[in-house]
Amino acid sequence: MPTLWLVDDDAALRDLLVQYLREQGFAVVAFADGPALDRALHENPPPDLLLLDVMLPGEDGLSIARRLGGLGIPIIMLSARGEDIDRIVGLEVGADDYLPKPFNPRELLARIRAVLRRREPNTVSHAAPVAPARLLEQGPFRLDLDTHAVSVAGRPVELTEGEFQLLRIFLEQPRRLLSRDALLERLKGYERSPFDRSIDVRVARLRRKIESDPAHPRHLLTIRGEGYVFVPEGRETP
Amino acid sequence: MPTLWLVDDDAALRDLLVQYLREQGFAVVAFADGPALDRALHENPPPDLLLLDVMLPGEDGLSIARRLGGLGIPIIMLSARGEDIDRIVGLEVGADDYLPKPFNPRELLARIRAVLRRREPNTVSHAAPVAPARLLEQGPFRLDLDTHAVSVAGRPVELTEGEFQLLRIFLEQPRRLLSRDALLERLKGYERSPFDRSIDVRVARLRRKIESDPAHPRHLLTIRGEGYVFVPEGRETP
DNA sequence: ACCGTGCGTTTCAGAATGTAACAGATGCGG
DNA sequence: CCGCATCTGTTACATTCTGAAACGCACGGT
Repeated sequence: MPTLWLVDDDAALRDLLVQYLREQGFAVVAFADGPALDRALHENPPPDLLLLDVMLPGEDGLSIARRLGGLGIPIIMLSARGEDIDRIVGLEVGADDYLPKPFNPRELLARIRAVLRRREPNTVSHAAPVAPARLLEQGPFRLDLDTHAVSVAGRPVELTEGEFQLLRIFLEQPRRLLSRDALLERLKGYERSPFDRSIDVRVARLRRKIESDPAHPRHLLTIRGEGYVFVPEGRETP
Repeated sequence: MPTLWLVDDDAALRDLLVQYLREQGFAVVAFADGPALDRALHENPPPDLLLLDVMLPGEDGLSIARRLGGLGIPIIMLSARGEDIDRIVGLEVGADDYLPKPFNPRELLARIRAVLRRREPNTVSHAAPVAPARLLEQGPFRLDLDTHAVSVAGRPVELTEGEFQLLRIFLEQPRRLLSRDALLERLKGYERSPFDRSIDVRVARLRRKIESDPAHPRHLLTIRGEGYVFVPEGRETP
């Protein structure tokens, strides 16, 4: 049963929504303003979804949404002002959806379900008590995506965070040529400057830890003028 | 049998109400002023509901209500001044209802029952929100959310309140990467300043108590540049 | 064989993190 | 009301990680 929290200063609407959403099978808790929400957040696990009114006494909903961005809680903004400008600001702030008042409770319900469904795959929440470790395996390489622990052919290998990220990218796309630009794009999310050699250094450092003979790599290969390829099985020794 | 406490300096009204409410099946205790109430609170479990006169000698009822806000006691304010302004102030102060004097005892009774009913099952106001689980367990970690007692693998561990809060957040979202901002948001409810290291220090202190080898944590892991992850099962070679 | 470019490697400084020391805040007992 | 102990955030310093720069080898083309 997903948990929803509702923040709205209109007591009548609050009661109405709480009742309706409970009938629809959600665990609903309502708050009148930001401070009440903060207290709840301080003492409880975060909800699966937050319904947040824009117009609130004191701190407004947009500010709250911005503040809560890092928590990874899906947010649906509610607002009496249905103008597009609000729409945009609301979504920029990290909200997952936006619903102008007045709205039909059914539409709200539909959007709630949509957002929850969209978030489902990643959400760990307080759902599965025995969540299986997320593992990434290729050949003798095994990465635990939760703990960032790594082993090669059963032997544990100590990688730094940067090396782990790089190896992860290679394991996700084995046998695929990856240009330096592509790698940097995935690592940093922006384009590299012309003389950026940081990838080369990272590759070298990674090789030192996962290749038995770093001078003659069998898995993490250089393609001159192109980039790097990762071969899980290792290149056959001629 | 719900317990009601009444604070009013008018002895005649006090006796009248006490008698009437006892006949209606409540356990009623009356006090003349704030200090008397404080003494009682100091030595007894809080009542199920507090009836609080606004006009009191010494500290007035609004101030008391504000002071008691954190205790989560439902409050009904009583006042001789029936103006709206009082109404609002009274409710902002955290009171659940308001009754202008003079009032019919039956109306008071009705409001008492309404407040108790509203508070009972699933609170919709700004008080204690989610019905909390008594025990939070993940792997070998056990937190008693009532007593704040902690044990790891059956062994009791002494944690300070701050350490407990931090561990609780991690247990609520195991295997989830939590940024420093997210942690601070949950802990303090506001955004952190750029050079705030308090989270790091807390983590270090917590590690010292729950990790067998704090220098090489197996459960509370650092993800450089990202934040921290808690892994109940411990870090193993994948 | 010569030369320019690409790449591996080392070095070094800045950033991120762990941790100890310190100090203000708080609560308690006397 | 006054010490005393505890807790908690701040600060400073040590350690580790990371990218920039420098250097030199290797490759490929002439």
